[in-house]
Amino acid sequence: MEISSKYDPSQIEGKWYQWWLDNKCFHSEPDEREPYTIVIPPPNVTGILHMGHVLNITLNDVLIRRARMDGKNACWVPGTDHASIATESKVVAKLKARGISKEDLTREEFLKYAWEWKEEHGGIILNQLRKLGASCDWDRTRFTMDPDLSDSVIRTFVYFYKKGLIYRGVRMVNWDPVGLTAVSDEEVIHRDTKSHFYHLRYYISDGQGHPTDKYLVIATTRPETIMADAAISVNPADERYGWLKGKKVLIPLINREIPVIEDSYVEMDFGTGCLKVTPAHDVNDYEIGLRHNLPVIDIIDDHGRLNENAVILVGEDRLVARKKIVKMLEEAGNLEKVEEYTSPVGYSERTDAVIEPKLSTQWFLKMDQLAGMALESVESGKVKLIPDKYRNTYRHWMENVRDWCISRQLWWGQRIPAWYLPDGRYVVETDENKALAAAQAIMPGITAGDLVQDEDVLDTWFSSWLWPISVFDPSKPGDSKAEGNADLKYYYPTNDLVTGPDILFFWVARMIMAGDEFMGEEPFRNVYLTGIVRDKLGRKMSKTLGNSPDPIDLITEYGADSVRIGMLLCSSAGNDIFYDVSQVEQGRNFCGKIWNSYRLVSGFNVDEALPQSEACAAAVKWFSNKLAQAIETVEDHYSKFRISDALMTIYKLFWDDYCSWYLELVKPGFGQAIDKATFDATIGFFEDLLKLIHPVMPFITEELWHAIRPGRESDTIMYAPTPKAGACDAAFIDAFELAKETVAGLRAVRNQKGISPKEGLQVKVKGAFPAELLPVVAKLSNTASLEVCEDFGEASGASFMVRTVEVFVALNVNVEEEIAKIEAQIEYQKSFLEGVRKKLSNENFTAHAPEKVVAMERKKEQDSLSKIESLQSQLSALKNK
RNA sequence: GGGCGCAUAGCUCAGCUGGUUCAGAGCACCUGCCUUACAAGCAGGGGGUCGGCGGUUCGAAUCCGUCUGCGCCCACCA
Repeated sequence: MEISSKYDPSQIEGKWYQWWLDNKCFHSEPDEREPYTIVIPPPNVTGILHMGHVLNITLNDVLIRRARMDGKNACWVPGTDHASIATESKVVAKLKARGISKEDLTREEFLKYAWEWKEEHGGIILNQLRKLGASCDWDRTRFTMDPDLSDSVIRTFVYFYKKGLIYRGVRMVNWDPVGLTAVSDEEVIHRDTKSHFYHLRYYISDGQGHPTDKYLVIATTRPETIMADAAISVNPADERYGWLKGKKVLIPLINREIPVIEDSYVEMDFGTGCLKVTPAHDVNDYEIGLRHNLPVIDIIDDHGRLNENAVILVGEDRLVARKKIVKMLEEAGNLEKVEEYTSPVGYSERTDAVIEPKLSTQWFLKMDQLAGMALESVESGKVKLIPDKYRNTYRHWMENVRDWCISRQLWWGQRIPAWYLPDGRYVVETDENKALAAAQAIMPGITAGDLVQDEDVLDTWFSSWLWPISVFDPSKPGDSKAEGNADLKYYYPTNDLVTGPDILFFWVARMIMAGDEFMGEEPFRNVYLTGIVRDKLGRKMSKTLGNSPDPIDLITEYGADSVRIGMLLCSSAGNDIFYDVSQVEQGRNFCGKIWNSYRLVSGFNVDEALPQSEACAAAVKWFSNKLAQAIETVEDHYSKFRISDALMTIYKLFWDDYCSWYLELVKPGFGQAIDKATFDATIGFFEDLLKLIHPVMPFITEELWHAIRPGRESDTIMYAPTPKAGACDAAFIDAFELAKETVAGLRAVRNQKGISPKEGLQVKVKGAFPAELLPVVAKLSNTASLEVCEDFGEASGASFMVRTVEVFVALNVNVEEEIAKIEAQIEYQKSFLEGVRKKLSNENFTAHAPEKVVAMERKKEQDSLSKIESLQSQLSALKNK
């Protein structure tokens, strides 16, 4: 049957994925084998595949497939994350498009829509992972809001509450006035934003609430918050403002009297040295307010509009109010001047709204104790970060961690299990019945109807930090008495985690905390941190820029194998990946190369009676050594998570060594047959190569593994044992390099002298050339006669030097030309020798350099001397003619 | 502003404890080939004072200092 020279993945990839599914190839159950476990970094349930996933998932898949072929019980648990903010905002947007506002819905109605959306879109990304070839154990697919996983989250909350680590506190949070939720510091993006620096006059009060003619000037970027001012602060060391001590000033426009206080926080040389203190709307001001017992006047509502406390401009959006108040201040004569000013402003990562610092009551989890444990886990090396440059960053974060604000003003997520009594006290229990019982204990006679559950839900990470535990046994987290089921005991801790450095703290560190707390053991041994996928210009892939290709389109065009190896060949750990289509093209080319080498091998005619030629025997010997050597290198790279290096080693082994050298050597001439021994070896090598390639290119390798040897219908390369490195004869490999160089030299002679490749050469070799490899050189260079001799004799021809070997090609050559060439070579050798001798005559060198290095120099000297000698005798032979 | 890291070929990166695996790989580029597996290919080839400047050393891409440029994290001077 004719096999097309073009490889067509569309005929192959889907077929094999289905076959693997049908034959339960991905499924794992505890048994006596050693487990190798990975939990997927759960993608957002409503997300769609992007290039970052491709990188991450492929790396995960390479690791799990390798482990599986190594005979481990490999288990890769897939799943999705409910991603409270991201999903909720998508649902809100979708409802809005249908003319429905979230505010018009009850919590239950909204959640019904949200679940519908989840059911509709939740499977998309998982299906996309299958197209990529992800060998997840789909029977174990989990979702962070599965009922039992949600239970474990609630139980965990109660656990930490009862342990005294969860508390309710008033805190300045980052308020997203569009998303109507508090967002964590990490979800705020600071961008330099052009604004203005308004210099405002605050008149000194006469004590009766009337302005005097004296005033001070403050500089602010937020004039709309003056109505919330609680004081003016100056630095106590600032001599300019000594006279202000004990004075009161009047807030412009509303004439409210506020004190002048002194606080060293104020920088004397910034602005005017006077700071308006607005505790309700600025984090630092809040801290100052605490120190000086200042009132907190909150003038901005949840939507970012001024409220009644503002007295003026009530109901205006804060940004609109800013413009209006500037005009009012100007008219009132309080605006001294306006400067252009660029300052960092916080924006919501999710909604891009300007973040409003806002005081609110939130739930917090104390971090110091947990962070201490998690720091120790990494410092001690129990968890290894790859690359380990992230250890510094990790330490810095853990040592400066702040308490974790775990409440979110959303509906999509696990609702906080706190119930309020009518008097404001509250109880924290896992369910309403227990809450009622607890409430009755402190307020007898209370009924279920009197209790009101907290409206907020928990931060998404508060569920995903349990992931490596809860996917196996959701009953474990938060229950110190729970034994843990068989799965948990077998699979926990997992082995490796592959994820992006951007969630090192959000997720990785917190998983370590949860693991330490609930299991007494870290959830994984190695954390491989990938880079961020960027475009060719170094920009982050983003929807708005439109610079992110759809991975599914790429897979359709090039095939998953090409996309996988294309991404991985150039991705070293921790380095960002600059994605370009050419990488995937390289992957496609590699597929083509593999495919065509199969076409060649499958077309061999075997002649059982044919004896193995010397050249073939040498080729087989060489490649088996080369293979052993490469396998060892590959294992070393993998063990250090140098995935791209491992793949490049395999790539070159296949392309350069197997195809360009080995197959060229053993392939029979047109119409001729191959001997049995060489053929068997060739197929065997091919299989080993397929197995090495399989973890990164699962589809084409599965196809060819079946094609190359019939009778494997019920089997899969997925479980074929990884080839192990055998003994490797490095000296032979080195000798073969000599043969390669000789072949290259002979080709060069042909080019130079214009000799057709079909015309046989007469070649003599002088020096330590292994006789075993003469047939190799002869075959590859079409040499009619090749012998090792002591002396080149009288014949004229071209010669060249290959390391320790001199090669002489019998030709009719221009003697003059040849003489000139040899003389030039002698000149070069002489100057080289001079350099070496200069080095050797340096006593400092011979005294300080290691013996090995000195010996090397001496050898250079000797080699050079003998080369010169040989060249000179050649020269005189030529001259005698 | 504080901390961490990076700078090697046009691009992406290797280069471990200073010295023969030290100037490398892949891609891109140039030249010649539609040679019987493969033009998505084959055979050749060019290309880097290892960011600048100092220092240590017999010897520095490698160690130290410094400058310049870049990246990330933390904090956000109103």
